Amino acid sequence: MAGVTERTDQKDRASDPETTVTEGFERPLVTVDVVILTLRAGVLHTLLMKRGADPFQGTWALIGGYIHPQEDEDLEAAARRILRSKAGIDTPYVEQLQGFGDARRDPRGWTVTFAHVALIPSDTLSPRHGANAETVAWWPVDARAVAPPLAFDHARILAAAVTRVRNKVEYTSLPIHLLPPRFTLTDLQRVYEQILGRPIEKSQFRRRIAEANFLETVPGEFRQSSNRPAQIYRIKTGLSTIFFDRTI
Amino acid sequence: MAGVTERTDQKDRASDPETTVTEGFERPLVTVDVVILTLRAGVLHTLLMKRGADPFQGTWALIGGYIHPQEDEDLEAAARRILRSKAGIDTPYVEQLQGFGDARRDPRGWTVTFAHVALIPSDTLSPRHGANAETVAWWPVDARAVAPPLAFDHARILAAAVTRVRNKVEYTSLPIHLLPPRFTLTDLQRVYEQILGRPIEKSQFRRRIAEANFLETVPGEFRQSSNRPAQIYRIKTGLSTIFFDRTI
DNA sequence: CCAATAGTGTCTTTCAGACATTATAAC
DNA sequence: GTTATAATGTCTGAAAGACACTATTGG
Repeated sequence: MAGVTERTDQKDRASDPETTVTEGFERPLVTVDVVILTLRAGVLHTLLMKRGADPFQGTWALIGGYIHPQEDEDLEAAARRILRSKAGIDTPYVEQLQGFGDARRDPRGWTVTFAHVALIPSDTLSPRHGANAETVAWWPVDARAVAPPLAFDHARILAAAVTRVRNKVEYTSLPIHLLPPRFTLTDLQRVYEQILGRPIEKSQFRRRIAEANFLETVPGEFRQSSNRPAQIYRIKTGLSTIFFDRTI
Repeated sequence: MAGVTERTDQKDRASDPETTVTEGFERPLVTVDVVILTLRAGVLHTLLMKRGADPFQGTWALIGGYIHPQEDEDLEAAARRILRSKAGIDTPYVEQLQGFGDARRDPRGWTVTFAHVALIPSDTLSPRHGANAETVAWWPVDARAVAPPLAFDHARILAAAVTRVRNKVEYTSLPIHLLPPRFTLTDLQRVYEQILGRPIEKSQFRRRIAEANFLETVPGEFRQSSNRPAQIYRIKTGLSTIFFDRTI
């Protein structure tokens, strides 16, 4: 609740005196974390940052930070600012994943985080970052696990993010955010197949995409190679992620 | 992120000095809100509480409260404790809805809340509550809107909760949490129809429920009336909400 | 018998899945 | 011509939707 009544507040404190002082935390510490996902060479990767101080110094962790009340419009804006300042990533697709909060995830006490998922196009260059270039790196995400051990409960958050994306790809147009603005239908099918981990029959895939009606051809534009050129498509203006009637 | 590095923390504050002090909030205030939903006489209802102090004194609001770090295991436990202490509701189905946080939802400044949804059986009596009985009441939720104006951004949170439940009912067994432990298939079908707002064909409905395989008969138990008795069902032990392959 | 609701069976249409065929480029 | 991929067409079996029919109680 945004602002409990003063009366209720006092009642809470009166009936639960042990909560007035909690080793360093009268109220939980709030952070915003972002699981950044992209496809690199057909494999899902996530961007991690090596921690420079305790706890978990030297351990890889998700990109995250604090809310800046004067600067951030809302939670999503905070996530976008953190992405920009700590990973040099601008204007990706961002959605809120889930809140995580308990007494054990941070050794220093009760903390809460608003976990987000960001998807960036697969052809995006390695993100620019300021002084700490060698502390940020892409890591492959194979079969819901990531190579290095992660700080805090970040392995759990990452797993939740990958599960969310895998599930959502089954019945939405989410993968368009992993592609550049212009792409072929075969490009799009590859992305679906790579994330779902199974082949999709071509004519069926195209039927679904046509029914969903969220793409349009770029007239006269084709991708050239040593075979029949492929029509270039783009997302219809004004449309975001589309939910299908059925699974893909 | 659960605990940013000390170094990064200092860097944040150094590079953004205006965030060190914010009218009363160095860090955002954290609360937990719960949208309690049930069916009463076939209509979705939500439990609201009248605020006793400013801001929004006298305005209806969702049930909510603060996290008690010494008492609460995690966010869901905090939501359950708040349900118990403020609405007298025990052991309902609770799931996290979404985080809400921005500078405008509370006139006093930047706040964040972890909104939850709780479903309670339709035959549950009016919840017991301590001294403030007349400040808690059930309100019908018709067509995604609730009768009274709500405090803060609670109308938005309530709308998100109802949308979530309506969507999820399409492809899950969520409505079982709105029924007592033992019920007939017709009871269950009525709940689906009431939440979805459309009739479902009986034999199709029963096919889906049978395929989903999450119910079992209570042998020998039937509901008696002046027609053919109806078999009583219960949820198979160990099963929670089931996801269907297709929509209901 | 009738009324009312529980529960099952059948038919038709629709659509997913599999596969075949045609199209268009480079060489 | 061959090779490679794009794009579309066709067939079949399974399942969804509509509807009819049977079952079992009370009165």
